[in-house]
Amino acid sequence: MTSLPSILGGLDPTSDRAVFRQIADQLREAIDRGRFKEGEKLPSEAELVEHYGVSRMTVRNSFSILQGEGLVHAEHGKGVFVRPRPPVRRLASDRFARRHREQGKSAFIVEADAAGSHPTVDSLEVKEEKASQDISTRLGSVRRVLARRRRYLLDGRPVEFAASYLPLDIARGTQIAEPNPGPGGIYARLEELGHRLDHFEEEIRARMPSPSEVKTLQLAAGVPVIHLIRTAFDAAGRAVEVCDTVMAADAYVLSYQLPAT
Amino acid sequence: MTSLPSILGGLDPTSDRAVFRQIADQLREAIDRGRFKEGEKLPSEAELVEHYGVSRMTVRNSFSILQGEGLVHAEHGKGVFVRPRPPVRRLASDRFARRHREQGKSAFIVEADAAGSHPTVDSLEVKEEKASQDISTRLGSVRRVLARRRRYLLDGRPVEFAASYLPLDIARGTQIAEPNPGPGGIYARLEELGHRLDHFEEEIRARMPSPSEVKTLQLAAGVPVIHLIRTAFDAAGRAVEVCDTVMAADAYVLSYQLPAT
DNA sequence: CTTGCCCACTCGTCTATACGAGTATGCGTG
DNA sequence: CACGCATACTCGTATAGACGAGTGGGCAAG
Repeated sequence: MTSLPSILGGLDPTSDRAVFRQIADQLREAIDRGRFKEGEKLPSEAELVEHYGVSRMTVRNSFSILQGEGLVHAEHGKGVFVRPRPPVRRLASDRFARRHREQGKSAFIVEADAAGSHPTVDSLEVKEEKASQDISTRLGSVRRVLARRRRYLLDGRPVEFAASYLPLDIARGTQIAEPNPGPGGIYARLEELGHRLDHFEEEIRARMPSPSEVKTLQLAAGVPVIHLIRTAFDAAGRAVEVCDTVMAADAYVLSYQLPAT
Repeated sequence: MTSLPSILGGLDPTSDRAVFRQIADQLREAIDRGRFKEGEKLPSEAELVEHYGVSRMTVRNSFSILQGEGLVHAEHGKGVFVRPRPPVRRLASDRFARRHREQGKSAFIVEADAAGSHPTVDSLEVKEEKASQDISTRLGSVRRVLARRRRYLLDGRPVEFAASYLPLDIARGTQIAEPNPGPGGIYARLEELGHRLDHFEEEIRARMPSPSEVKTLQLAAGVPVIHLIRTAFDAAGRAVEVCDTVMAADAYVLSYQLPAT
């Protein structure tokens, strides 16, 4: 094993940079340079206390900086580890193309199978409810909606939580109101019901998760979420669905193709 | 002034939730309910120490949670404040349409003026350099590129840092290599040079900022960045430009329109 | 050999204290 | 009245110590 001093250097007492920041800097640089690899354990708090000659709180302070940056994560009783970058899921802008609606399985399942990971969907909830102000506005002043909520997992890890909202006059009593909407998903059903889809609008934000999002997505410290709100419009120009999606940002890359008209 | 106990309640010693988390929860809830409004000062550390009967470090710990969530920010010598949500800039998917290239001013300037904010561009740098591995791949194995870097500010606040990379055989010696690329920007120049633009590809990620990004974008704690990589393709199918953009996530909403082909 | 316990090591939580540095306010001096 | 300084209040940094709780390995008993 390589000794600590050979990796981590010492402190600069003349610097006006706070000690805990200097320590965080050195650890960050060591990680960036690959001296500590993904999933590898960093020196324990006690070892760093020893190495730098500082108090334990100062070391913990350094770790908390790196946690906030999403670089490391602590495991109680085990140690602090370099956070591995999980495999990312790419969402292409043609993911709602009709040709992808042929198969019986949902886009999420098909795509994950192809990538060799094990996909799951849980927390299914389908019910009628009062529309929030925002959803109501997007759907054109509807009062109540059909809400479909579900959580997506890859290899057991939750990566996305999505809620779809549809006007009752469209969805009530149809297969869309069933837990399993059938092959091609609700978009296929909407088209069968005469709502030929014309285009989608997507709004994308990024922010830190709320405590409840941390819980349902089992997010590590320092992982933001991507908040995507998609509205589907039919050929008549009517908004027929709003899908509100919160994704673990470290699990996704969104990809769009834009014409240069 | 409303007294603290009427806003903040007490601790539950029987709960297994850590004290500093309970305090953070109460503060978060008070903020969510609007008991503390945007920009308003929270009770000082000393006041909370008094109110809860805990040590100062415990209170600071609570504040650090809320900071990580991007809910509050501390100002040395002043206090801890509810972080105001800055006005957001919406980026529509038609922002590169030819019709927007008519005017002399850049898209950023025009749009910000229209929104009533004061736009600035600084840190201009235009130079030839070695292409990074990633840029080289995206541009089709070029070794050296023309790099154009600039930082965008709204009302003095930095919101975006962008770097454009172009193959030398296209850009060298043209107005694209000048600090001011002229009306319509480099896309207008590219088309004049015979590279009629066909489409763009955009890749979007969200993550916590690196320390250098915190510096150049003057990011508050708990603010992620949106990392957007756009590649422009001409009618011949060649990648003629890659633009690497890092945006303060709290200042942007991206918006895309997708056909439902 | 297997089981179970103990112990060493890890991070988590919390207290108490000290000093430094930035900010604002009011008061006294000129 | 204007200026400057003292002062009180704010958060920032750091120390030293205590106890709790999760993990894993070694050792002893069965």
